[in-house]
Amino acid sequence: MVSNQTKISPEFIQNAARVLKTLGHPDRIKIVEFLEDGEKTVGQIHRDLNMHQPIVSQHLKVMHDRDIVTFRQEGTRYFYSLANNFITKILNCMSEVQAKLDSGEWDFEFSIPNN
Amino acid sequence: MVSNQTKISPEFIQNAARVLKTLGHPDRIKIVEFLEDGEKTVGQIHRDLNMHQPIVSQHLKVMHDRDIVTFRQEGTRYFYSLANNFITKILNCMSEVQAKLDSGEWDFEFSIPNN
DNA sequence: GTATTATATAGTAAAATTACTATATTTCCA
DNA sequence: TGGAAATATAGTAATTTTACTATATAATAC
Repeated sequence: MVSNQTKISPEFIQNAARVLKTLGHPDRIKIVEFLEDGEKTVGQIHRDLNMHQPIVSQHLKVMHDRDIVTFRQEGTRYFYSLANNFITKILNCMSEVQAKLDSGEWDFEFSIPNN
Repeated sequence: MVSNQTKISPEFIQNAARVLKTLGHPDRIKIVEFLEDGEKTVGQIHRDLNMHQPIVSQHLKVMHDRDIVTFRQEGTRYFYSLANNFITKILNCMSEVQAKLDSGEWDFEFSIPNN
């Protein structure tokens, strides 16, 4: 499946690493998942996901730097949304994996490391 | 596409975050990509990818802790391989994204942040 | 047995991330 | 005009990650 595909370029590896690392935080995954539903204000994220407001702003800033989210400003409110298909693609992967785990099609089990 | 799928569980978010964060390092992406070709010894990785041997061992240890790779020992050599379908799935996503970027189907461009 | 090969592990300094508190800025409304 | 609401930003201590050097361990070859 994978072996006969295009060689991944060094630039892509760098960018992919940045995006994957950025996505590698529970809060940010939650935020991104929430944004799949459509654009949201900082306050909506802050209240609905029960996170401190500065934390939300901080995460959004990081994700904006990495081109994961964009925003439009309207008065005092900032409406954030997902920036590109890459992110949706990754999330689709995650959802598919989740579905297969749920259905028992895969018996793979993450372990909690003890160190 | 995504909106009507199963809600991602909190446990999955935690695990996904761990795996994504671990994969979010250029060297580890290279190693994982190399392992797609089949099991490899530490020395092969170290020489073929031109990384310091302790660095390779360190990355492999981290990825083993996260169930991204497994290994079998034969004499003094350790043969590492990818541990599960989750990783291949993520890599497939990355490859697909790469292909679409290469073909121009997507005009998305990562930016290099200046901070 | 001794050197060599292959790999893991220990130790560590520098850098990055995280979570948090406090505060500044902007806009809106009474 | 003055205050409240929404959000960004600054500052910071604790933790984690990273990259590196040195060394330990175990198997093998001579």
